[in-house]
Amino acid sequence: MPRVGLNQQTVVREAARLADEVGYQQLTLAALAGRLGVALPSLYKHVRGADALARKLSALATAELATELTTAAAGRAGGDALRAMADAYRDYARRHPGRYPATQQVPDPADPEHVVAGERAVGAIYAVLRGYGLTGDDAVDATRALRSALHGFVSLEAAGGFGLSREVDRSYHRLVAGMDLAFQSWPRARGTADQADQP
Amino acid sequence: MPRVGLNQQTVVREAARLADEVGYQQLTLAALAGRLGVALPSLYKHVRGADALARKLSALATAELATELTTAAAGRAGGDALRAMADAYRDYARRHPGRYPATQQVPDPADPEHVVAGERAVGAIYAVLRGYGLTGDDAVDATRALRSALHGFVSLEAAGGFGLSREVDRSYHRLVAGMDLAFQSWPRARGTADQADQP
DNA sequence: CCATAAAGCTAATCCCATTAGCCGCGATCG
DNA sequence: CGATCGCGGCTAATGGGATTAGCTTTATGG
Repeated sequence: MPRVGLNQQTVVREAARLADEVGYQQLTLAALAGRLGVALPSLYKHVRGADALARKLSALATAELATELTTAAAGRAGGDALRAMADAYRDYARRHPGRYPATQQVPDPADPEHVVAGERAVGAIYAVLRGYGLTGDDAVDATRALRSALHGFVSLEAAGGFGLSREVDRSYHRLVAGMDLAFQSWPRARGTADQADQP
Repeated sequence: MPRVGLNQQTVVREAARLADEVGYQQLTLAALAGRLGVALPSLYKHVRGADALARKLSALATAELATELTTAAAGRAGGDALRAMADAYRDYARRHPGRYPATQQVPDPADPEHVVAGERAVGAIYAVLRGYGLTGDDAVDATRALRSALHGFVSLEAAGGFGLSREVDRSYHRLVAGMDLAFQSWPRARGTADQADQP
């Protein structure tokens, strides 16, 4: 039969597009194969299975998100950087409702690209917080706090947890303003975070 | 054959126990039926299907969480109430790793108990924030912010997103302290939230 | 004691994931 | 130019879960 000419790249990229259209939970090898004009088992020539595809998708989405966060923060500092990054974060989640959930999967240690993408994403947040004078354990805690706030808001919003109100933008900006304030007065406690600690 | 004597209550309760043991994603009608000593299709006499079971489980878990939040906040105010409630929230999520994800499903409008449970949970948070002098739109925004922070942290923790570090407690307490500070200085902006607005 | 509703069952169907094994296209090498 | 061989596609088969249909049996209440 005519060769379609797939490779892992094209398969994973199409998976990302499909996930954004039908939702992360509805991303299925069967649907993906149909989309690519190929029989389901043919996908196994490019990905090891559904789990592996999910991990590859996670690596892709995490890399994209990391890039957007880094770009948003570039050339800014303090509250400016925080707001720009927060907007970029929510923006990505809304533009890519299927990819975003994939970014929450913990990076696969066996996939260097995945690991690097995760480090870049966390690193982007970490860098912004250095702008508040936070380092070491303080920065680790602050990074976790910021990730929590942004991820929590964005995932509640995606789940429809905020009802139909149109005032969600305002709520988000106030949350970010609250985090900004918190980071300004973040308790300066201890010195060095263990290098092994994942923020 | 000997009747087992199931009803919707027992089925949903066993589903909750099973979810906590094997994880929300691994909760399956097949596994549940096995656990109850019954053939899979027999479950359809008590629940309409997998989706309906998930909604009933959500109602159960949301009600439990609402009760624990309310209890934690009882007799406290301001930062005390906030810290107690935050601890109760995380505690619930850690004691019930399978039920907790169910609480994030938006309440089924057709199930009054589910709706009430959701209102109680949000109401508990809302009440604590009134202790900061927040009302109307301000309280709506603050409620969304607090839910985001708590849910975000707890779900990242459950996903293993914080690595293996043992210092997660400290990070959580600092996040809560940051929210406390933010609520103390929360911008007092507008008056009344639309009654229809879901925080 | 019987009628009936409810609670179980088996069987059948459908969808998805996975594995095994076949086949032809096409790039490469002699 | 033609033979080869690896790779990318295929079909078929298996197994697990959800759902529906329809049968049987148990309790229970009149």
